[in-house]
Amino acid sequence: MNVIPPLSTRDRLIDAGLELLLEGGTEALTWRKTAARAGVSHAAPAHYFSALPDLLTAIAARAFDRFSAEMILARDRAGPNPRARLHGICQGYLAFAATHAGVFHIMFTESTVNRTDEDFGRASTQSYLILRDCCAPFCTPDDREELEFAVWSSVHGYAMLGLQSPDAQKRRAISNIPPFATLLEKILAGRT
Amino acid sequence: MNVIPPLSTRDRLIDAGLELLLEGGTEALTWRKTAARAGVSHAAPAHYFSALPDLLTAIAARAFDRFSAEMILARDRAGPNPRARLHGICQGYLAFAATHAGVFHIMFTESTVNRTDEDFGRASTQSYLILRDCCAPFCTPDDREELEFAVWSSVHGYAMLGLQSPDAQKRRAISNIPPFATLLEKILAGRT
DNA sequence: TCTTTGACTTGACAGTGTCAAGCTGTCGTG
DNA sequence: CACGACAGCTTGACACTGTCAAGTCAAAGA
Repeated sequence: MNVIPPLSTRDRLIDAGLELLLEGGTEALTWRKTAARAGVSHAAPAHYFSALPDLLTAIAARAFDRFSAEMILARDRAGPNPRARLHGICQGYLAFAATHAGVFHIMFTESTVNRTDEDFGRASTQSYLILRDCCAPFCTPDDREELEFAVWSSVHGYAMLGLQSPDAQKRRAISNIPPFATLLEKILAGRT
Repeated sequence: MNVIPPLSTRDRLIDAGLELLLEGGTEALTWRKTAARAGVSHAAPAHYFSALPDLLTAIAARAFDRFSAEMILARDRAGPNPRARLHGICQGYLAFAATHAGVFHIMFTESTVNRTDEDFGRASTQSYLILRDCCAPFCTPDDREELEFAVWSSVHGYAMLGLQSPDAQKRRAISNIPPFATLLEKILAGRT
């Protein structure tokens, strides 16, 4: 019989933090609330994380795992055509940014997150590799990095500008994708 | 004889906040420290700003003014050639992001900033117009928005990825610009 | 002269991250 | 079995944060 091992306190803390972030955005995520949600005292997290940046880093790493999963889902839904798959990845990227703004913020722009952390690096690299795989059909070894970075910069900038846009209309529009799709086609121009 | 009018307390508060941001990044900027730096009591700012987001918004607006000034400087240094001027603008953009990460963060990604504020809108639109002017020589009325958004997204995404990059090497590299320049040329491909 | 008003201070409050000390059950060793 | 070590967690305190209520005080208006 398969028994689900009970989650460690550390895991529960990370999950609790991610939940708070999903529910109430950046402001809802605090050291003490995370502890309370995980059912431990306000100082318990200190046993697993040296300080707040450490906790944030672990949460961001777990968020990248979910991010990867959502991009893969969007890619696979797009079918077998390489162009459609790349568009799908980007759509997944933009949809995630639009839906989970607080999480996206922690992942990419929160300055206290330690981006040299091993787990964080593994998780974020994993996300990058998903993008890379979808760019591969359009690259030669020579211009691989260039295309990857062009796509990555564009979709990321697009998501950011969408998030900071004052009118919600525009914000919703970024997950409708048509305008970004034309930008992507520009980058892919001349490639098969 | 020209007398410089004494700065109002409100102006001193905004300047103080911007200074704190420039010196110590996002974490150094607090309501109370801003008040102290401006030489008033910790509750004085409440007379001019309803709450912290209000103050942050005003600081972000002033930051956009400086941002515009730096882009104009970079543009004018680039000489009269339209292509060189667009490259110059982008270089100014990336240099500002790399040098003043904390300020850049408040301007673009701090979620509590009120982006519907009138002053903020005026200041950020002004920055956008500088970019637009430099894109104009490469546009027809039909594809104006498309090119502007392509350039804007790319340079912004590029700056963001540079800021979040783990190794400082790469971070410095974003103001050296060669790799972004090739991306820009990709976007401009076929335009004169 | 009295009142009002704007600019600011003082003092308090709950909530924050962090640190120090103490408690408790488990485990390895004598 | 007894004892010490120790991980895991709690309690309590600290300085600091943003915010609010009340008070001070000088200038302006009636």
